[in-house]
This record gives sequence, structure tokens and C-alpha cells, in this order.
Amino acid sequence: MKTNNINAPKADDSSAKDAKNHTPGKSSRPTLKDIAYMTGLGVTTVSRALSDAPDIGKATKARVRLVAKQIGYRPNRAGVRLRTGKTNVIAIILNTEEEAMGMAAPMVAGISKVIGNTSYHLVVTPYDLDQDPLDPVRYVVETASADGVILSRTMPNDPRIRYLMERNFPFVTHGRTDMGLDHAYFDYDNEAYARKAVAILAENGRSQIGLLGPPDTFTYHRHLIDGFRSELDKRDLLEIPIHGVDTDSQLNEIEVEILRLMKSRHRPDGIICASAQAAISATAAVEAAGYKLGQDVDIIAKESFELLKRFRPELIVFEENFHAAGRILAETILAIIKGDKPEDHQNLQNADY
Amino acid sequence: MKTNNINAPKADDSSAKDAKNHTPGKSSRPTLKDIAYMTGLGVTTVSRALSDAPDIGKATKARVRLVAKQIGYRPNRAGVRLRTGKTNVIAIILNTEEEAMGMAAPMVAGISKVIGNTSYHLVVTPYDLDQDPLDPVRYVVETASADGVILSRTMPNDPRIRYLMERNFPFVTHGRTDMGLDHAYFDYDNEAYARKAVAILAENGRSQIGLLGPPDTFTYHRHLIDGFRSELDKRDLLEIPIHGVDTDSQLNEIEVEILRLMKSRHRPDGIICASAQAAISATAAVEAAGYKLGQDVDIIAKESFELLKRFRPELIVFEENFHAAGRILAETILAIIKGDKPEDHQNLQNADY
DNA sequence: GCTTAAAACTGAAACGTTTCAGTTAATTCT
DNA sequence: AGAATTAACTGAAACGTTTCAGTTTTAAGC
Repeated sequence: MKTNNINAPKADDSSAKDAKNHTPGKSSRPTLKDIAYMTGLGVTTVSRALSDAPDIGKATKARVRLVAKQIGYRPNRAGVRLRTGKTNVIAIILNTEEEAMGMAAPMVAGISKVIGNTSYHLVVTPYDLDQDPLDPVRYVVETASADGVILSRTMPNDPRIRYLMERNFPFVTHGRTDMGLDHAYFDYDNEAYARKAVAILAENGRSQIGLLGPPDTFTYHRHLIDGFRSELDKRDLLEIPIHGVDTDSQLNEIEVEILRLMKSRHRPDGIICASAQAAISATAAVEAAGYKLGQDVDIIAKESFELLKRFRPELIVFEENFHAAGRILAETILAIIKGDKPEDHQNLQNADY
Repeated sequence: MKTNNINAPKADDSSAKDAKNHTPGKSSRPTLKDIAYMTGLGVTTVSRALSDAPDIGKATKARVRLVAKQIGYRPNRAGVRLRTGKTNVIAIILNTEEEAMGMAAPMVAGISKVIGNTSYHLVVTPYDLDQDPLDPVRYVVETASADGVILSRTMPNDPRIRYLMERNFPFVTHGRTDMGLDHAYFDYDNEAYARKAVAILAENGRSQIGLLGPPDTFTYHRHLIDGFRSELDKRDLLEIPIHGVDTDSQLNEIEVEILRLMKSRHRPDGIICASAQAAISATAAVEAAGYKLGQDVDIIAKESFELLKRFRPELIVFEENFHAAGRILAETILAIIKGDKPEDHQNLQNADY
């Protein structure tokens, strides 16, 4: 039944142009060829009409668009991608260890929200902690599997950023770098967070303060330290160093370390945490040591959901809105892909109490 | 400089077959044509060699594979997809507000872990709560943008499942349906969870028990209720109905409702929660009403992450491992795509205390 | 009335892959 | 030795799109 036109279209006297060589009844989804057949136009014209090219008549455009809508035409992504190289994909590169996923979830939600209204798809490109973080980036670039990339866990001297900039591949980072290179980023103002946190603790009469930050490989580790120390110095308060654990540590490791600290001679009376999970562990440790939150010790943290306040009303909590971060990251990467200058997309979210 | 061979290859006396019409110095990534050129073979042969077809010589296969590896050949996904229709994509359809609510995060991590070692990509297809949940499914199917789909928030009579089965499009659900249709799923045994939870409460001497479950649109709402009621009946305990809020409610709504309940004449002395967030709100409410957890009231919950025990050691918590769920869902969808029978992939994770 | 220009449209080629339908060369059978 | 079989390889077409380089038609210029 299927009229396969394998025969040479050379010596065929097919009746007029509108017949062409088209098999109308195809059951699969509509293509440009179908629209061309139905409108009696050439497939070039249809393509150009749909992309609103200037050399197609107004009436024709309208007609083509009507037919396209009627039959539910959707451009074939593979066709477009093969021809143009444009993937209509943005890749988010995620560390998939569970510890790190806490903040990724609302971020992905935010990103999705934005690109849901575009022609873009979001693909999650995972990597393990024991893998070179450059691997997934290389993969995306080498296989050209996305038009743009979103990165997190940014480091002061980040080979991924250098790699991407050298090949000028569109990207945004969640977090800044310190390489003297201008790129698009979105970051939470951790320096301000640390400063404000110290100030609040000081106002509460605290004077021996510990900072439970991220691994020192990340840029915002420095930001936190800087804000922390400068405010500490300004107020002549004492830093109680917290060693060996960070926000990437297992929760019970954190608990053990803070417990040890609380039992030592120089226990802190204030702890600033860089993540909600860390704050929970810290709280557990403080209480395990027999101290009372809000009385003997204050703990400050930031989080994306309103959980901590329910956890312990005595906690002092800032909001770091990852959903908003995701939205901005998405808007940014779209803009960069469209050709915007990266230096026009450097955003800092201020740290609000 | 670029030797564009636009000229007809007709009247060209190019030296021997191995020359063909190939521009070797291309800067972009290697294709089959490049390998063909380098090995002196035809592109058909190279293609078949790489896919280990039976009609290619052993030696040739080895040679082709060597060259391919050397030059870092990666098949062009768009080419494959256009030709074969295979996308090498699996789509996960996520409600983006639920996403923000946490269970999706470890699940995505689990899925990623599995498909990270395959040629598949994971694309996140979002939808809003006010949208028809069928929309994103239709989108994926109509645009053939994935080879398989992972669904959650499964309903007893789920139009999405009917839609997918009618078109026999590969899919797995997180959660079961009740339509008399056999499809692949992974589910947590919520019925057992509820039963065991009641049993534990009974052993603790509790006798008036509330269940804070998911919206009644979801299948597992019934599972929970069934397990809950049957065990309640068996032990002749009293159900305290919890109305108007569920695990999808805003946390403070839950808090308000539980608070109201705790202040009423028939307050529960045991509460079973279907999610960690709900348990946190419930706890906050119980305490706000002036009761002591583990003394006046027991709260039971399940979670993926070990937070609740730190939140309140008095909480009774089951583990529902979403990371494992993600891994199994991924393995399942891959198997289904490969052609496995759906009825061989129906998994129930048992509810462990 | 002739040339020019502009407007509207179009065929063919190309992107990288797989598959159909062969072709060539080597081997086996009789 | 010739026919038949098998093993190994291959050109061309096709998937759906965009773009290059025209072509045709109509209008304008003088």
C-alpha cells in the first residue's frame, strides 16, 4: 500500500509541480514537506515562512502558519540539530552525591520553570565526586550536546571555566571564580552573610565564634572567611576554628566534630553555618553536649525552605533562595546563548536576614 | 583556504577510491567519514564495524575501533536520532513545585547514577500544578523526544498511563495504579508502612491515631489508608481524622491544622506522617500545643535522608530510600526500552523500620 | 518598449547516521 | 574448471531541516 517512491524521479512526467513526490497519508508526525504539500508551496518557502523570513509574503506566512498549527506541526529537533548544530538543550552539571543534592533540587525547579516556556530542554549531566569535574564539561563540549552549560561548585581557579572560555562555549556559574576572567555568574553574597551573621552574634553578646563553611576548594569558602574575619576583627571577637569538617561532610562527622569542640576548653558560643544540614548537625551536637540553643550558644544558618525555624525556633536563619537562583541562572544562560556579553550578567543576591 | 568541494564529483578523475571526496583537515569533531577516509574503508563498513555487525571481518573491526578510539570518535546524536528515531533520551516528568519539596532530588540523583554509564541522557520535563498532567506526557510522545518516560505522582485511574499504553510508549511509574492494566512500576509498600506504624504506636500504648497522608488523588493514599485502617481495626484503636491538609500542603497550613487538632477534645496520641516535611510541621504543632513528643504523643514518619532523628530523637522514623528508587526506576525504564515485558518489572520496596 | 530592480518563491545540497540492495573476491562443491 | 556459495565490503538513499544560489513574476524607471 505504501507508495514508496524508490523509482527515479528523473523520467517521470508527474502532473504539475503541486504533486511533487509526496506520500500524503503518512501516519507519523507532520513535517515541513507535509505543509508544503498542503499549501502547494515549496518546503524552502514553508521553512522560511515559519521562521518569519523577510522574503516571504505576508499572506503566505499567515497561510503556512495556519496550516502548521492545524496539523500540529512541531519541528523535528534532530533535523534542526543536524543541520544547524543548535541543540536547544541546556545542560546542568550536577554532582550527584546526595549531600550536594539538597540545594540542587530547588535550583533545578527554578531552572525548569524558566526554560519550560522556551524551546529548550534541560538535561542533567551527572558526575561523581571521585571523577575529574572537567569530565562532564568536556563531554558536553566535545559532543556538542548542549548550547549552554550551568555549573556549580565553583572554584577560585576553576579549570572548567578556563576550558569553556577558551572554546568560548556559553555558560553560567553558580558562584564566582578568582581568575581575572569575566564570565556570567550568579552568586549569593556569602561575604555579607558572614559579616551580618557575626554582627548579629555580637549583638547577642557572643564573642567566641566558629564558622562551619564549605570545603576550601570552593570560592565562597573564601568569601565567607573574609566576611567572617573582617567583622570579627572589627569587633575584636575570637574565632574558634572548626577543622576537618565542612558542609560536604557526612552529617554525623559534623556532629562528632562539633561535639568534640563543645566539650573542649575553648568552646564557641556562636556558630555560623553555611548550610541547613550543617546547622541541624551542629544543633544536635550542641545539645548532645548539654548546652541550650539560644542560651549557651547561638547558631546561624541559611536555607532555602522554611524548615530550620520549625526545627528549632532558636536558630537564626537567613534565606538563600535556590529557586530564584535557578531562575536567574536559566535566564542568564539563555541570554548568553543569544549573544549577550557575559559581563552584563553577573548577579549577586544579597544576604537578607 | 577551506577546500569546499561544491564542485560536482561527477567529472573528477580523483586518484583511486581512497581519495573519495573528503576534506581531511576539518576542525570540527570526527565523523564516520573521517574514519572511513583514514582506514580506506567505506562509511557503511565503518558504521557496521562499530556496531559489531556480523558481516564485517574481525581484523577490520579491530582496526576501525582502534582508529575511532584514537581520534576520539563519538557518534553524532542528531544523526543517529534523525536516521533511526532513537533519541537516547529518557525523560523524567516532574512537577516543579514537588521538585522543590525534596523527594525528587535524591531520585534524580539515583537515576543519574544509573544512566550515567549508558549512552542515555536524562531530560527533566517540568509541569506546573495548574497544568493538565497529561500535557508533558503528550509533548514527549508527540515530539518523540525520548525513548522512555518516568512518571511519579501516580493516580489510581491515571490518564497518563492509559495514554502511554495505548501508544505503547515505554514508561515506568513511581507508584502503582488501579486500572487493571499491567505496567512497570516501582513503589514503596505504603500499606505495610501504615500497618507497621500503627503496630508500633499500639505497642507504645497509643490508641487514638491520626494519619497525615498525601492528597487522595494519588494511589498510595489508598494504600496508606488501607494499611492504617486494617491494623487499627485489628487492634481496636480509634482513628482521629485529619482533614483539609495533606503532604502537599504548605507547611504552615499543616501546622495550623495539627495545632487545631491537638487543642480539640479528641486529640490524637499518635500521628503517622507520609513525608518528612509533614512530620516536621506536625512536631512543631504538637509542641506549640504544649505537648511533649514521645511522651504525650508519638509521631512516625518516613524519610530518605537522616535528618529527622537529628530534628527530634523522639521521632519514630522509617527509611524510604529515594535514591534506590531512582536507581531502580532507571534500570527499569532501560529494560523496558530494550523490550522487556512490563509485568516483569513491578517492584515493591518493603517498609523497614 | 526595453532594462532594472524588487518581491516572492524554489530546487538541490548538506548535516551524520543507518540500511537497502548490491558488488567483488575468495572459497567450496561437484 | 566452472558453478554456487559465502565472506567482506560498498554506493546511494533516506531521515527533516536550513541555506545557497538561483528563477520567475511583477512593478518601476526612463
